[in-house]
Amino acid sequence: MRASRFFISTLKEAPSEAELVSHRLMLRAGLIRRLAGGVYTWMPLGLRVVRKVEAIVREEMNRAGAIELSMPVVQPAELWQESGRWQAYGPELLRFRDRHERDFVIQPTSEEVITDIARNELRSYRQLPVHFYQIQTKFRDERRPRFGVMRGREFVMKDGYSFHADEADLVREYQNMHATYCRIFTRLGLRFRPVAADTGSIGGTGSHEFHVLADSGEDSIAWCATSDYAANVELAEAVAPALDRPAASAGMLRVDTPGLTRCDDVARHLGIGVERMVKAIALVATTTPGEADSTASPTLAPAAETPPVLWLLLVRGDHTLNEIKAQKIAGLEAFRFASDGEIVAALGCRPGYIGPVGIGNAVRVIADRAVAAMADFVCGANTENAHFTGVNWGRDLPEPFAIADIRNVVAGDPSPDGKGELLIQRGIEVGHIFQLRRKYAHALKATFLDVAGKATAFEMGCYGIGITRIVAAAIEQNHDERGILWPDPIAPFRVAIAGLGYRRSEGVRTATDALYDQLQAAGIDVLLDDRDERPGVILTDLELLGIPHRVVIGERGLTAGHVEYQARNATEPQRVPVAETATFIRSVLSALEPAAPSQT
RNA sequence: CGGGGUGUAGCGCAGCCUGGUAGCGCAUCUGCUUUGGGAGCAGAGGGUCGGGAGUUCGAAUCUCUCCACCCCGACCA
Repeated sequence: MRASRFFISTLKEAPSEAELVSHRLMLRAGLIRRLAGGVYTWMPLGLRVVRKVEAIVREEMNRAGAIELSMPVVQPAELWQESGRWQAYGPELLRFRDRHERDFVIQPTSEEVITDIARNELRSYRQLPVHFYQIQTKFRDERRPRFGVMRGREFVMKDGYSFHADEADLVREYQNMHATYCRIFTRLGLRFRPVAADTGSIGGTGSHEFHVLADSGEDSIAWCATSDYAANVELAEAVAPALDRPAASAGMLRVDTPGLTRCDDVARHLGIGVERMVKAIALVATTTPGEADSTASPTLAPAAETPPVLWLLLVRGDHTLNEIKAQKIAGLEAFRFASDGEIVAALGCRPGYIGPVGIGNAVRVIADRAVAAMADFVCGANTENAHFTGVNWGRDLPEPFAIADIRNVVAGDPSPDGKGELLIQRGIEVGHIFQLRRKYAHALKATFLDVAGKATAFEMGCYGIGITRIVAAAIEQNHDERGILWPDPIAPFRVAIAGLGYRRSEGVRTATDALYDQLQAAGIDVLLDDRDERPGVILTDLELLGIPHRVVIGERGLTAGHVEYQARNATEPQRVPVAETATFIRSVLSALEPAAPSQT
């Protein structure tokens, strides 16, 4: 491609709306342009990257035995009503009406449509297993789109759905996909980690996420260096302390803590470690039993027990509440943080000094496992500017209503598999695989005839890869102060030739054109920068664009018989004799080719 | 959706507090010079100051309102 016939539009300064480095670089390099919140145009250069990511994903999915199809972006509401997601999905699902007043959605995923295909097309166990996938535009009306295409509302996803006669075969395909995803992200040139994950709103059982490792990632992952344990922090279990609760050794004492509302401050004031503190988080349940299930009969007698007005969740001063885990406590499936007014009403004290001592039955106390094993701890006294020290379970307050794992793991916690300690790392979720089981098959009555001729619901798996997010994640992981450093496999062009003075010097033009033709003939994806720009502009642009390999051809070098080659990630250029340039480039590139994946 | 912030030329910003001619840098166009690291000089074009309403002789500036966007929290590829 000649730059003069392509479209390169770089910016010296990034628009002020962009915060994240990948977002800024994508705007500066002219990969994307914003049209509306979370909605972006893929400019020619950016689209080339998207297409390369797609091609690798497609190749590996096909190799793994999946079959590509394409489902509509616009889908009728009826299917979504049938699955229950029309009600369950919430405002993230973009809905609209056509001219006939019929309801439609823009697909955020396609379980309904694929299950509809399956129930119409797959009649016999002899047709199973089958795995369909598509690479398609999705729309999710995110509460807060941000970071450019990293969390856009419109994005491109590879979504695959597999159908099986039984669970064992589903698990086989799940493992096949786990291996396939590892191959894909390896081929993309990304540093990544697969982790066990929460199944979230999609439901089902087994689930893994694939994270690109980057400090700017929105997720935290916990992993163990001495075993293969890795999980999203949302899910990672904080194991119960090894030691039993020690005996009380101090009496409970009220101490003045004027103005000290944070655990750190109180601990410092008392001269103790923050791990001796207990902090209380006040929650209010927003659904009462029965209310969550709209089909429940309104004539049922009210629950025997009146629900608590307030829940007090206790975690150690150096720990944080895990809200996903809290949601798993019976009665707290839907909660919100209590307002200051509700806290004062229930405890007679503003937040900052609240604690579990001396509270009524209307407040339900849930202790984290670590808190339940503490003795002589410090907590709020439910009186402003005061805390209790030397607090002990059973003596100073009743045992908690329940003990549960409700905190986030921290670095240094024991690994749940008992084989070492946990480390914490940030990641960007770029892939997710689920064992859906029969959720959609049941909802949509999708069955096949098994060996015995009996109608049986499909076992399903689903598998997603965020194509457009990968582009941003790759930049997040590979950039420097000058711009992007694309991994070779997804660079918009692999090689750039900078003909310095291309428009003025016939010698440069001849040498540059010759090399360009040779590389093109060798099937190399090459960009010839023949723009009528000064050398500085061309060189800085090419660095911003992140083309992995660059050949600079100038009159000065030609006179001496050489050109310069420099890898984008190298600090120094190297001289190459003019006549050997094409051969040299070919050998550099072939040395970087990964070994062809085995045809298994 | 709650909290905070920003909207002035394609991009980055000043002007607003204290009302009175809409400015700067980059980019763009023309000419000349320059040409291995974002050139110099000379000239030119480009604005409903986010929209609307109000106060005022007069509003980018003050008031109200709506909108858009960004950042922080609950969701997800």
